[in-house]
Amino acid sequence: MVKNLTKGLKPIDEMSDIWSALTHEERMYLRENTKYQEFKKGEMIYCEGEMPEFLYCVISGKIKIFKNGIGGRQQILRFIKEGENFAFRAYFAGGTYVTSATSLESVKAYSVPLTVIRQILESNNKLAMAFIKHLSADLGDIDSRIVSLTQKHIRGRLAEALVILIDAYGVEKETGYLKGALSREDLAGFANMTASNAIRTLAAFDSEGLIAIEGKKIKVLNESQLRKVCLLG
Amino acid sequence: MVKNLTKGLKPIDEMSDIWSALTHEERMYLRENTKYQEFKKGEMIYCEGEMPEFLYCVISGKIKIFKNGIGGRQQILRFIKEGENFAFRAYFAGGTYVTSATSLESVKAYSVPLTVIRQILESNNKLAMAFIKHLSADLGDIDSRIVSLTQKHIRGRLAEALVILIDAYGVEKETGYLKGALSREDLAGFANMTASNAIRTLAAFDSEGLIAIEGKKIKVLNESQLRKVCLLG
DNA sequence: TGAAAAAGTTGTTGTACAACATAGTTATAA
DNA sequence: TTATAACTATGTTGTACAACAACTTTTTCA
Repeated sequence: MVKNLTKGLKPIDEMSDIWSALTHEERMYLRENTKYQEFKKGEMIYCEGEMPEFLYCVISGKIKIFKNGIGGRQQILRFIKEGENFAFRAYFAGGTYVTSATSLESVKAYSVPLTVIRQILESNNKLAMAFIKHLSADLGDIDSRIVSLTQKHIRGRLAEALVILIDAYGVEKETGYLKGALSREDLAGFANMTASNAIRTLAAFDSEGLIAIEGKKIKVLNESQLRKVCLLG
Repeated sequence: MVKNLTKGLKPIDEMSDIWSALTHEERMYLRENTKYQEFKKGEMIYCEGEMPEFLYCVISGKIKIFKNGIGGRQQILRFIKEGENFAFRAYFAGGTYVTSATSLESVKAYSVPLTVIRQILESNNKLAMAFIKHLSADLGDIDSRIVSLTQKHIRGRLAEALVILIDAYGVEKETGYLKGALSREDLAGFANMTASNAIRTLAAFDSEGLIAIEGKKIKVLNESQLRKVCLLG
């Protein structure tokens, strides 16, 4: 669904610090080429194997980046949240997408043709440096995650997943509820385990007083202990 | 060991296509700030937790980039070969190294202060675009590997490791020997398994006629079947 | 509002692989 | 040349986790 009614929304160049390097002309050029889009919950934004065409900037809502593995088992690689840009990596690598992206909830986003991004990037060195920084950070993150996903035991993996979600989305101040509420399936897909084991291990964390499970909502009770479990399993 | 005798060696800017974007002045500036270095087999080049200072360019020899995991188990993330640059990611991400690098054999390399690389990068947009491309490709590779390492069975993981080594280093034309000869330990560290299981599974591949084991050397007999095992396990 | 689908929960069973042990074999160096 | 260490090889045992099943609760939407 592509709309042009973007009244009341911040323009794309104010969504993220990464655009702060842009000149006035570049900002206008970026805005002119930006389209507003909405995605329903669970809608596919891009798909493994497709040619990349657009960079997306999330206005609201959460997105999962994942790969479909063996026997339909999904591995979630990272989450994208408000203000973040995504879907551009494959374009710069010169290939098709190796991952897919779907919305975890109703999403509002801007899309910009990657040819436009490339043009601006080629004329604005500071933006290029910012992209280098962003890609470098992502690469370091994923290098670290590989060891966790392959070597940590199930408790350590789930605790790490929860800690990452706490750091990324935070907890509601009053209630202590984790803001990024995922399905057990998605939590399992992120922590490399089956949904059954995610449920079982969450129940264990609950009985140990690390968290409190209230339906889909998770209340963080003992974050420091959770971080210990993350390290020690 | 830092030397200045670089006679008979290509200058750094001719080692890799990435520097083709450089002007004559930039090339000279790069060369002036480049030091020649040698590493013995098994020597540490950089270490997890250190502040990044230098970009390295490999003149000859192979290097492994790895993380020390649980119980001393190493996960090898990628290999660096002749002509490739490495050790710069952490600098651009603005943090310390999250990985370590050691030489797998005797290595000759150039080192350049990362401040110098940054200067050139900030003045040469084409180089910045080339770095973006390089980082984007690495990120795509590692995203794909995550699913293999977490979901494939042991045969599939080992076959994939061998296929990656074939693609990266090739096989000797005459003999069919795999050029990148790793220890069983390193092969296991790359394919996420114990050395015992790497040995066992190599022996199985041997008895199935996919490869021939001759001491440390591996002869590739049936590459297409090896690629099938890589997909199907 | 009520039926169907999706998500969550819990228990059981089977197996892939780590951990460990032991021994043979090949490099390294004194 | 021999001693010591590092690497390679193979068998045994234990266990962490996937796979599956059956059942309950919540959500969706007609």
